[in-house]
Amino acid sequence: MAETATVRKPARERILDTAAELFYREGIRAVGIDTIIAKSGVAKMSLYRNFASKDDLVCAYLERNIAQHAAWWDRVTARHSGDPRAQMKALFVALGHWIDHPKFQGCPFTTAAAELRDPANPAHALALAHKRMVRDRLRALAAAAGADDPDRLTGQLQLLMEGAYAAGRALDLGPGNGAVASAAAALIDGACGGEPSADGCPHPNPPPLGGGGDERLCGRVAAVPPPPSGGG
Amino acid sequence: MAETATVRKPARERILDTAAELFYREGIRAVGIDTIIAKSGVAKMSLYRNFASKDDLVCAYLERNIAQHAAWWDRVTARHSGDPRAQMKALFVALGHWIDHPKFQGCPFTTAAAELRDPANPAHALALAHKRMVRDRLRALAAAAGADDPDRLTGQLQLLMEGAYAAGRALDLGPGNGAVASAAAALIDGACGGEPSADGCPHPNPPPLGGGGDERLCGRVAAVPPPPSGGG
DNA sequence: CGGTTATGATACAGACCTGTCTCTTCCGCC
DNA sequence: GGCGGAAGAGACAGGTCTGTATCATAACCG
Repeated sequence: MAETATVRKPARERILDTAAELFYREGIRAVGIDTIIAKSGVAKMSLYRNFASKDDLVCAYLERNIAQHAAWWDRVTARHSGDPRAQMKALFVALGHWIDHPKFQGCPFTTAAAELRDPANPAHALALAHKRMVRDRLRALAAAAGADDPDRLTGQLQLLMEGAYAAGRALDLGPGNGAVASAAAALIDGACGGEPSADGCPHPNPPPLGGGGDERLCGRVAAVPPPPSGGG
Repeated sequence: MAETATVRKPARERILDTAAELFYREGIRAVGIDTIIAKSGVAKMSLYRNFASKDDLVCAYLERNIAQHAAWWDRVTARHSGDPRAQMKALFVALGHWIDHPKFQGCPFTTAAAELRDPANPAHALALAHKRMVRDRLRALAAAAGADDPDRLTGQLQLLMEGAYAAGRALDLGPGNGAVASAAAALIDGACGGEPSADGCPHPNPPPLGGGGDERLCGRVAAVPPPPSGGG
């Protein structure tokens, strides 16, 4: 009755795919184990044989998203290597596109930390660690771009980034992406002095994306940063 | 056996005070009815005689916060009446102070919308309506300040505002408030042209604040925007 | 073909949470 | 002093959730 058309993925992968999509779309606390096993067509014991607990599954979900986010970051910055200022701008242009994506539901890490509020929760710790990593990478770019006060620019940009995540989900700021990219550009150019550099969206050769996502955006790369649903 | 020292507040108030503090500090879904009645020293039936359901209590909590937020906004802008540019800046200076407050736990509305994700939930609708109201008030200021593109500045500033809420809780951006106020000032001055106006923290006469909060900040007003815990 | 391993199906225990019911107690007020 | 309404205390029902146990079944491999 199921779809065993091609090759059936191992249970662990199916579980993680389903959990990722549901956790992201509907929230971690709102999605129960029973829903995950029903949607992934897996027995409950298969889940508990692969993951020690729901917390463990949540951590696996976040860890996979961390890897995907890092890959996205590298992909976006790779096309401006040697130009940290353009790299920063490109990140925010891509971020602006991502928050306009119909499936966008906020930052999975921010959401996870908000839902699993206990600081002792390993998922909470994971989310915070990821935010710190992003911050460090941003600061490295800010310093390399010659900002007057790299720490301040870093703080401002991360504020903007978190705001984009939060606002993109809850609010409906009309020209959303415009606001993100333009605000970032203004702050970056203001802090780095000199005339504005490239705007970060110069449409170079479009690298292909693994899974099948709707690729609109700049026409180049699927700007889905940490594609939090299993899709791809 | 309890503390009937002065005058015992009516049950409804005690419930709402306790619920507000717990909901804000620990999260709405994480705090059960039993915890609220235990901490407020109230019988369960007293709660359900005053509030139809937990959802109803959550709505009351949010509605009270909306009123407190509006009062805070008026208080901050009142001291720069006639100067919308300074009013905007003052709001972000105060916001920067608020997110540095030790009890700060993020925006109660953003948190509520994230925890109660069902769009049909009345609390979710309340939170979104509040965000729209804030946006309208911001846009009015942006237009009055003569911004090139008021809509764009509004979007940028609300992004920054949401970012401050999100980042202030999850991240620990070192000079947090500095980042908020300085980013806002940069965007506002950039959009409104001309030389920067007052920086929004000119220490006029400090209006008294109702409840007893720790008043540090600029030395003037308790910048606690929507004091979400019952305290204020 | 036989056996090992991974997986499916399902029932169940224990915890927690919301909301209701009943009974008692206390306080104000006439 | 007595009465009535509001509030405290606690049991209880019904639901949901996580995690465990049991048994049947399908794939895989020598």
